[in-house]
Amino acid sequence: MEPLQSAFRALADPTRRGILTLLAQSEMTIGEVTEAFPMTRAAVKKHLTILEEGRLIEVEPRGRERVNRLRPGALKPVSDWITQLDAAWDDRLADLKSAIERDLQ
Amino acid sequence: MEPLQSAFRALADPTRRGILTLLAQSEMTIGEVTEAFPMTRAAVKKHLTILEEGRLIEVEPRGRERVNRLRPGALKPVSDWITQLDAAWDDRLADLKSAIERDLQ
DNA sequence: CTTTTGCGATACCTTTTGGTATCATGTAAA
DNA sequence: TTTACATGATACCAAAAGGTATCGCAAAAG
Repeated sequence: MEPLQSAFRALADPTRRGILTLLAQSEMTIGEVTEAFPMTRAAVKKHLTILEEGRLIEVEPRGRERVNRLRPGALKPVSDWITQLDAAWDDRLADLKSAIERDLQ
Repeated sequence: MEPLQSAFRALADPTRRGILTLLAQSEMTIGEVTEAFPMTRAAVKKHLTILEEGRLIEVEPRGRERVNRLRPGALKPVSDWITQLDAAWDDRLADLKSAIERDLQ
């Protein structure tokens, strides 16, 4: 999937945002993440897969465990998109403003 | 729905992000928005409703038309959430760094 | 070696999502 | 007033999402 889309998709679910908040405190195994949510390990695993597809986290196999970790700079594309939209919006407001000033003369 | 959730949900669909990009250029009626996408007016209207629920746009009835417009500051809660996550992540990295430096002594 | 434990994968179910088609309604225009 | 037209609303459909239960496997512990 398109990178930006998979990132936005990953962020759309409250459980997944909760997982990201958790992982911001400390890297964790799937089992540890599961303890923080009222659902089965299989469900949490699915969320982690979607977060991985969105390149928001990375997973490091460690023996029979798998450690999940926030990816540095993972949210950059998302915040860039937002910034760009804001900028376009501001530009338009500025255009409106100058057009009005021109009309007033 | 929770405001942050409805905003993230609204952003999760590529068509809706496309609509936001469109509206950043100019406010538009539903019919005008529809011309830009390969789907029916009813489908576009649903997307606009979800964008409105996410408080990302506002709608002003004008005669028999309805003008859709980007809401100023609409994306603030979203970018704030991202900023906060980034900050928590940076803090943790800083903690790790100082812990390592302490261990080396 | 045997047992436990942490995980992956799959089948299955229900709800939500994204779309269409269709009809009703209010406003503008002739 | 009659006719057009932009929109609202609803019923309906297929696919995706979010969840459970269950099986199998490999690594760690005994």
